Amino acid sequence: MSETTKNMTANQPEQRELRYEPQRIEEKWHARWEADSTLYAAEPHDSKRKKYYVLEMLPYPSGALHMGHVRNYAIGDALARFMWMNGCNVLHPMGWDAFGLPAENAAIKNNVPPRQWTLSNVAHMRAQMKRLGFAYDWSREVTTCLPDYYKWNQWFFLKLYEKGLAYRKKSKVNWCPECATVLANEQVVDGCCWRHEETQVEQRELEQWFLRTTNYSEELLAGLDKLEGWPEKVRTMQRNWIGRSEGASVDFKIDGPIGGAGGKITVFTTRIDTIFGATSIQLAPEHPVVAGLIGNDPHLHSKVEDLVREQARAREAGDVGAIEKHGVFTGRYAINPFNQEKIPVWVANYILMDYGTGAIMSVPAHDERDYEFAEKYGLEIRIVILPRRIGGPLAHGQPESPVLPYTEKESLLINSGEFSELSNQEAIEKMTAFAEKNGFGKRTVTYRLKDWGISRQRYWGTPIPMLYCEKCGVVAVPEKDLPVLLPDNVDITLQGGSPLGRIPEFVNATCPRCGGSARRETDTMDTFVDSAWYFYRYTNAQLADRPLDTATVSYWFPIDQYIGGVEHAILHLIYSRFWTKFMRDLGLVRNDEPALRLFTQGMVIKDGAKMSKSKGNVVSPDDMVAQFGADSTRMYSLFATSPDRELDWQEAGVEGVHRFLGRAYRFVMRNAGAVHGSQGRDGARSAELSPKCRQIERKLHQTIKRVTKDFQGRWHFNTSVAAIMEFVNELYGAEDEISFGRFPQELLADVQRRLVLLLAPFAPYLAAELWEVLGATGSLLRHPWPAFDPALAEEDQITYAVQINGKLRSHVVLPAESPEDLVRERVLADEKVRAAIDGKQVAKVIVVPGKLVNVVVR
RNA sequence: GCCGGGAUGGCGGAACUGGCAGACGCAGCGGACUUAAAAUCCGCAGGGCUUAAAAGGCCCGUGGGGGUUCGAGUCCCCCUCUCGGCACCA
Repeated sequence: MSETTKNMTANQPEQRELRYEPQRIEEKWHARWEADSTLYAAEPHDSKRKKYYVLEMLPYPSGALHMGHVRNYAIGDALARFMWMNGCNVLHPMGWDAFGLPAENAAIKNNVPPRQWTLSNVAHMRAQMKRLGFAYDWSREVTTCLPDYYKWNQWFFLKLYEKGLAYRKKSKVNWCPECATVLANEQVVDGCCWRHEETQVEQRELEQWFLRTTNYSEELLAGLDKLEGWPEKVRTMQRNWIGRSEGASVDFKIDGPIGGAGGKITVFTTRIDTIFGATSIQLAPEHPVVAGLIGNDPHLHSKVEDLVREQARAREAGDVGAIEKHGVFTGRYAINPFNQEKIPVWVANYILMDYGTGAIMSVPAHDERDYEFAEKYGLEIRIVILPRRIGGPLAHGQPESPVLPYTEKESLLINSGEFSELSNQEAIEKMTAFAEKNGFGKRTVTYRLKDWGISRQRYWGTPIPMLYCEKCGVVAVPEKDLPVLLPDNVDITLQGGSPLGRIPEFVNATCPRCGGSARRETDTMDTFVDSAWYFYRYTNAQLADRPLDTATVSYWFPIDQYIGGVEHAILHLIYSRFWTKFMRDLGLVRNDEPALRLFTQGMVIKDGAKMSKSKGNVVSPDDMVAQFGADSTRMYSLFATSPDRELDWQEAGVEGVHRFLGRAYRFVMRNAGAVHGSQGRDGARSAELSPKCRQIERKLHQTIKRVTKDFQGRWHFNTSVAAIMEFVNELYGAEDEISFGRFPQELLADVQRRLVLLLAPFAPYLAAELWEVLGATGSLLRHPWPAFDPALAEEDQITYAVQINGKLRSHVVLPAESPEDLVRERVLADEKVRAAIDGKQVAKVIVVPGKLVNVVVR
């Protein structure tokens, strides 16, 4: 037992002093930071510091923070603090995604106005964040439900409208009965609402406002290749969502007259090389040409209607792929322009109106779906493609048939007129050119991405700034009349369409063009509009006459590091990329992409399941802070696993981190005196140190090296924290050395200062407290990150692991600089090694410098 | 069906370009301190066999099976389970 321990336990008051009490420390600093407005402020144009913009996705103010938030912000805050300490001018803001349906639900349930409910949640959650000690620049706070923010949503909408990028159309839309509103395609998950996972989405026909995201399809796709700092997973998800498909559209003339216009059916195909194998045309049930084709036949009419209904039902069930394929023959024929062949025209339930042209050429031999359909109805299956290995030159008579359907592209054409014997690639080229030259087809690129429907039949959102005048039609609200204020005192129910429509003072307006009476648009915008550009507003949150200042934005953008959940991979992260491109085209910003690097942290789970109220496994951050303190709560969320992985919350683990912080605290409290006696000289001369002290010094430099590398590279903060723990353990091992005065004061002072600096990004409260204990002044955020000396981090002795035939048999300790020959000699001289190779022949000795020796014997 | 993660002690997880598997933490066990407890401090600890016991020694061990290599948790091939995402996209 050490002297210090003896003294400590004998002396009661001192013991109390050495107790780590996070509540006392954290409340003290919490109060100081609240008053210290300069502490976190980022100066916009500090030429001496390099800018760094670190951003966490802004939360919805649902009422209280959950552990997922804490984890997300703990990662961002550690990085922000690290970047400050590395000399950067850091922008680290926070805000509130404050519009949305839960506020309306709360209004109905508790009879509280949405504004009040939302703003009180904001106040509570802001207080929680401050208590957790996140270093946000609160002077830039953005709350999207306030007019000084949503005014600019309306302003952007007018710009989009001006440029033809916002338009109104009647269309089939996804309707969530629970939300009583329309949802965008991105917000439908497995046929259900993204908010109500149990509620099936219905299809309704409504007049809606759309934004032309598809104008940027190609750029949104191409840009992904350059986003190397984004997770491959997210890039893949976006690529699939955009769904670019290269092919050709080909016109098939309809044989004989049809009712109305047309006379042809245009199909889209990616496999024009198989067109000689087309044995029917398949139309989507809602294809406009169908009505003309089937004429007045009541039987066919009802059949087609059945197909329409079936598709709608399947879409609502979210299981479009699972329904059994079937269809109906229209009795009509179309002509294949390549061989003038007459083929039957069918209507089928597996053809979607909203993809491609809503019509396909059916090639049963070379498409799985067409094959299934043709088998069922006995349609002709004609092979026009052979695998290359079977194919070859066709000189040796008829080759064997491939297994059908044969869909591979490594192939060769047969039975295709002048195109026979071409490779699949050549055929696609030549046949497309042939179609273009003869005017019945062209190269076509199709995307799965649709325009973004933003109308919502809800109250708590940004009013769409449009008017409907009896004389002038659709009229935009003039810019000078913005914002169109969202009225208070609205009776909210989930029935009867937009709540705003029931407020005459809101609805009735004057047409700005003719002065006559007009009706206001009563739908509000999708809340994803709010989050599509909020991070630009942070750069100048109070700007009154413009949404943003281009010069300021150009300084800060693109965001250096964006951090959030992967669940936004295709919603928010596509919308905000679209918005950035639109803003760039307006000349407002100069960057093409909002964020250079994206990090998606893993979920927080407990007992193997996602934390949720229904499962009763929710852990409240407030409880954790009350029990163990903010530092322990935050640090545990970084220590439990690496940030990209799922985190299994274990309360005992938080306690463990709390114990560790207590150890660090007590060490500094006991030894801070050394700092005051050392005259502030950093470091001691290594050569004069005792082995134990040299070991501490070495460990110090190794620890700084490891933590620094983790920040710069993989972000495995769990190993950073483990390294700091190891270091503190090492310090405890030297307590006798210290208490007997064998530990140089300079080194002891240096060790403590650097330990506190290492803790600063992870446990900011404790770091601030100990920094003060050590007699230092000024914010840790402005203090340089500790450097390490690679030479001092080097080991001077190395324990070589010795293997015989790959099995560990011994250890040999040698000086670090030992040449290979010496290592070999000493290893072979080792007693255990000699015993193990006794009587056998040494075939080979492999020396891995600094690590291991493997002796191969026979 | 397609794409992408993951599987390591009782638990969370380490092991960076192939080189001592299990760092660090939790739970556990033992000890010190205490009238006692808490707190704290120190130590032990993958499984098995050998041994009176300990030291020591040996064998097995990173989801399963094969392979490459002096050497594989790590690389290659096949398979199982699991978690995400997409899915009649022509």
